[in-house]
Amino acid sequence: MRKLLSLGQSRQIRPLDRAFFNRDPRRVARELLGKVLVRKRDSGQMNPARRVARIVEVEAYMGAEDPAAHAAAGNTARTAVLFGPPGHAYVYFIYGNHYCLNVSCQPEGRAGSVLIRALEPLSGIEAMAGARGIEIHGAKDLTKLTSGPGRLAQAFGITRARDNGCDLSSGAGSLWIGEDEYRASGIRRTPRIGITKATDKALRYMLAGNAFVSGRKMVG
DNA sequence: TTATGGATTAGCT
DNA sequence: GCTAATCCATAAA
Repeated sequence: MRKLLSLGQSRQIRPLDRAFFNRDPRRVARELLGKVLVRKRDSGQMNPARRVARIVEVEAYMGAEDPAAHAAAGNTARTAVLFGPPGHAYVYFIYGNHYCLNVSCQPEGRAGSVLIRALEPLSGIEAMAGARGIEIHGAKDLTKLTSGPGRLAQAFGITRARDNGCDLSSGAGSLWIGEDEYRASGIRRTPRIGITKATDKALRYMLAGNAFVSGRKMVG
């Protein structure tokens, strides 16, 4: 049986600064692989432990020139965060059931974002399972926690009401993105998943061979 | 005011 | 592999 926690434990985590996100979404997407998403200890939860998981799959979405991007509809109440300052959470509700998490990129006034599609849990696994409403009976069940954009949002308690528009840089908020000693390798690109427009563009980025990548994986 | 469709998931065949 | 579930934001009227 292959080891699932291939990306190791996370030690000290330092927040990414706003400048990290103030770039082309394709660059931000690639560099987000291997970084970690952190949900601070939440005393309101049944299991309040801090949740940490490594980013293993993302997709880049551009501005008006990308017909698959929500930003292509223009700056509306829904998409305002995409046009705001970089490093902020764009959370949307989809298919009547699921929330998805993006990070805004580019300077204020220019749209662009990165969709977080899959994570590898590092700590707070019981809290994630509790938020998902499932039980973990073995290593094989771990992928049910954070493999897929809707699943990871639920595992981290991410909702539009709670997190849309919040700052993910600086580490000041409840939800933030940071880095530790890990350095990503084996990055692959494929077309994006689940969209009907601009399906030819290879804007999905993943860590090759990682068991937590959603949908079709790529072998290392 | 109403109609439409979607950056998904779980469960079943 | 196939499909129902489910509801918000948008656009049309």
